Amino acid sequence: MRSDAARLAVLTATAALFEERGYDQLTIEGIAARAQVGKQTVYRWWPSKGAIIAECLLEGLVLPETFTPPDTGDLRADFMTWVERIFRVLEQQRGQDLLRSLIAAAAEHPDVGRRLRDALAAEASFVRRLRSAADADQVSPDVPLLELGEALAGTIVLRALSREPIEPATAGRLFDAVLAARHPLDPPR
Amino acid sequence: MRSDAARLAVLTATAALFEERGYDQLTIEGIAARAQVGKQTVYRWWPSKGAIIAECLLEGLVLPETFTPPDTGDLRADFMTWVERIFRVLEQQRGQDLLRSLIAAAAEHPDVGRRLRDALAAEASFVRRLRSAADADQVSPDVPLLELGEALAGTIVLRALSREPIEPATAGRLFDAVLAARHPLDPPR
Amino acid sequence: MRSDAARLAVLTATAALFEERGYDQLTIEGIAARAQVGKQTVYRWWPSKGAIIAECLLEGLVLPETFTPPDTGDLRADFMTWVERIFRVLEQQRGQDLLRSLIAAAAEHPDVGRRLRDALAAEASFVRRLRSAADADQVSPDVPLLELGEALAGTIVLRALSREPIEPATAGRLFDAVLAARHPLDPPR
Amino acid sequence: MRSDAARLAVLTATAALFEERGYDQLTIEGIAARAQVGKQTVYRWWPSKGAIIAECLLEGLVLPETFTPPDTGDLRADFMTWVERIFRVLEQQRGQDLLRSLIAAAAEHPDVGRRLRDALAAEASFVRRLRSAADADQVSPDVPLLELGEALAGTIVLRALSREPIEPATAGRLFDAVLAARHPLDPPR
DNA sequence: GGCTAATCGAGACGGTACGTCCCGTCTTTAG
DNA sequence: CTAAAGACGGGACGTACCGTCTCGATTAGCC
Repeated sequence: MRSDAARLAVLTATAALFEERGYDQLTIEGIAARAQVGKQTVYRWWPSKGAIIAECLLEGLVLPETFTPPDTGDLRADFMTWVERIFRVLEQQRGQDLLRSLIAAAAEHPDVGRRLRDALAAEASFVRRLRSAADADQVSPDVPLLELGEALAGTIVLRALSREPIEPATAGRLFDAVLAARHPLDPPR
Repeated sequence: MRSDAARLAVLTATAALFEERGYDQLTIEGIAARAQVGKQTVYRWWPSKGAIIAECLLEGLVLPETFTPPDTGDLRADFMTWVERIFRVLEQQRGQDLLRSLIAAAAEHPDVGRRLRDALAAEASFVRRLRSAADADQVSPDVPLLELGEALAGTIVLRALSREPIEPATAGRLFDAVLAARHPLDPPR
Repeated sequence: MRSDAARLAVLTATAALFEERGYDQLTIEGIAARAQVGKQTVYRWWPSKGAIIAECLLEGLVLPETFTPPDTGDLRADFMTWVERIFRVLEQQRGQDLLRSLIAAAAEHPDVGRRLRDALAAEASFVRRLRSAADADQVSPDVPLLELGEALAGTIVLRALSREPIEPATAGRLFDAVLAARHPLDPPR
Repeated sequence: MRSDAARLAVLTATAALFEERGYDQLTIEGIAARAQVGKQTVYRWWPSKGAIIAECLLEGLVLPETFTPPDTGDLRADFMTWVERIFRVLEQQRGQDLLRSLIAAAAEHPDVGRRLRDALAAEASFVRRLRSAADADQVSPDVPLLELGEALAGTIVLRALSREPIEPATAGRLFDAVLAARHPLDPPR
């Protein structure tokens, strides 16, 4: 029977080391040492360090909660706020490194990839906000919400990979290009 | 064997191994052995395996040329052709692995990241086609071409990371959402 | 499964594994698995694998009975027969390995050492034959039987350790050197 | 090209650890650490810890030199001196442990076995003394010197394994049984 | 055209981490 | 309520590469 103490120790140790040193400095040996756990205990339950990170993501031990957008009723403003929040994280070296580390983990571990997409481009993210806008008839119903969300998240990922900073203006331009025509900008009335 | 021969041997060996085994199975020791080159010779010229891959990308030894879109005059058709070509590569395990390997390389090596963005989302890609469309007044001039290109490329990257296949319909929906309103749909005839 | 059954299961499993793989491939984990017994059950009754082997020896589960010499009345012939029997075992890889395994076990476990000496150089072995010869006045009474037995057994052990085969001629020479002068049996002349 | 510094560091570290902790506490990892050498360097040149010990023996880094007997002309006295010297070593726990460690090493590594036999029962030992006696016609020429040497050494080995102390009297009795009749020198009558 | 310095291949070096096997102890569960 | 099953923290195994460091053996280009 599995020991919950060991499981938690491994996950928190992993989250800590991941934040401190990044994905490719992460070491199963290091995790076991930090968690005061035998290496075999790690290998018994996880096939790879990617799998551990995936579980950390699932438990919310890695990604900050800031990534969920507000909902003030003004879709564009909410979008800008959301983008700005993300930027505030990505402006710091630490934030970029964390995202890139996640991307690296995702590249070699399917589960991490799925969770990353969930976190950035699915229900947990701006897509939810978009959907609520659609429900409130602020956005034309034929807008492919999920695809748009992915496009926005994809932009962020690509920028993180190329180390190209995104300016707020860029974000605004993108939003307008993508949505301006599709939602009655200033609520009609 | 003189320097330039060695350089080429290293690059082709790297490209071959990269395609065969992927980025994280790539080792400098393996590259040197395959290239029949001393390890020191590799270290003399490249600081890391990421740098070698970046140079391979630059020399076109890694990414297929298929990624450049056609230009038939019909923007939407060209887009669909481009997407379809990319999909045909990504449908195969090998293609997905290659892209993910590139992403992993990009995550830990800035140069690779830049080149990847160049290849997918800049002049070498659909963005060029978009620009030519803009030049021909097929697209309204205030459309932020680069951002759109990144959004499209970002979608592809995110899908590769999450192992979520993209269906052509998805691509069409996205294109329409992003551009339909912005270019006089089917050219006025 | 109740205690005595477990005890026997452990001992027979140990003897089998010992014969199959030798002393240093022997593991408590392997014994427990083979015996279908919990590891704890093994540790409850024996402090080490050496102790288990010692008990196997005691139960006669390990050493073949061939090691007891015949008694035909002709001391030298009996000796040669005994030596030859031992050789026939030691000629095979398996036999040498078994003896060396026993020696290894003896080196790290006193009990095994004692039993090994008992089996090779004490009452259970040629010493008994020597003693019967002494009783029958075939050997001068001041011959130190035990010491001679040890010398003979020691030779065998040393040969097993050095992987130097013993030829029958060698054995005969040794016997003559050690005993010829001391027992009148050999036709006087 | 092999580094002699590394080789020596490994051998002296091994000899030290062997003497301190015995054969089965000896660890390749420990040797490498003590020698300040990479583990791979050890594995590159030696297949097992037994092989390292064998080489230590060859270099005289392990066995004390005391094991060579004197040559005063009096064979029996020299023998007793030799035996006594060995006993003085074997009386101490350390000495017995060392011998048993050597035996354990010999049991699993042929080279060690050969060297052990060389050291105890061949030219390096009392056999040489015996041979010089034979050369000086102090011992009848048909005495099988090597076999006798092995018998004596074998006794010592067996006693070490069984933890049975050897008293000097035992040694004398053995010597007399084996050689008294065969060398005319002493008993001039 | 001969000398010398740089560069080459080869690969050993001190290390770090890998993933596996057992150790001896501790905990759970099924009979 | 006992014993099998097996998870636990730990230590060592033997392997793969890391990045640095000699090695001789070619060159190459400057005298």
